[in-house]
Amino acid sequence: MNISDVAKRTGLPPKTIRYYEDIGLIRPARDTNGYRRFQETDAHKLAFLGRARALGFSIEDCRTLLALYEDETRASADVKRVAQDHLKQIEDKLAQLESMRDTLTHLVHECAGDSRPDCPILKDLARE
Amino acid sequence: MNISDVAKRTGLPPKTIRYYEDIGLIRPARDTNGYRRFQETDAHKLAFLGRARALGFSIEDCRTLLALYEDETRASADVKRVAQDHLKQIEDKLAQLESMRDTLTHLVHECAGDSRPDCPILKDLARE
DNA sequence: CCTTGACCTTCCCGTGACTGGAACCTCTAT
DNA sequence: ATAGAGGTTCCAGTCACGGGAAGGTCAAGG
Repeated sequence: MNISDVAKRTGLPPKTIRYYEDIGLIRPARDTNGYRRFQETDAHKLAFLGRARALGFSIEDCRTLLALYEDETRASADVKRVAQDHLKQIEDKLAQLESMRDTLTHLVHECAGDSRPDCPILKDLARE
Repeated sequence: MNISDVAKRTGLPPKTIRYYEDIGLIRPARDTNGYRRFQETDAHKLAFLGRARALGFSIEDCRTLLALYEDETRASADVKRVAQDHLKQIEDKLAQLESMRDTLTHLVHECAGDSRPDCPILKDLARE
């Protein structure tokens, strides 16, 4: 498979796939013409990475998860810890965004949104 | 006021304040020795920026909001539009993070987290 | 007067995870 | 022979700063 084939199969852009090789997440073989030649295992790894990224794991987490995946002697506790730490980060981020959303929803609701200059949003930001 | 004074008052790091000058959000005066000399209006603008950033507005949004704040002839509708667009972005991001959280919560719950290699988290990522 | 230490300045590099674009090579079909 | 679709590498830019180097300035103490 060439890069565009595996890109279609995994949903990852070719640029991203090249980047993942650059940082050592995958090591596709090369044809004599220099083209990357992807095996099934490469496609599988890329799909794995795509799903891990879709769950918001960082590249470094992905590297760890991939290594654990390939390690038959792993402890599931190690996987769980990575996932739990990441979940914690997401929950923190959620709390922060919810707080922003609540404040903004309130402010937007207060603002007339007409042609007059008087605006509670700006008043709040300026703490007038 | 020197930069560290206004940093204390606004809660923004000196680095951030210099950066805001760099990109033209503020224009503090200079003393003969080259030090920035902050007026009340500068401190006020920086506090405004700090609060807008805390609500998650991008720097470009902050630039727009600051310009609207200083424009006595603004229409509150223009402010409201910026805030509503931003609110929409936050709500989209929240939905995305909530989806990640739900999936991760489920997976973490399924995983024994012991010394055995069997792991539903990896199974899910690999779509085995 | 000299030194010390805190403060200030500019400048450059690094962050995360790519994306866009340039310049160039290779394959396939006409 | 050529056109077009693919592939390659490399460089720069994104966003909003933060770290750190190299050097100038200021106030206090000896």
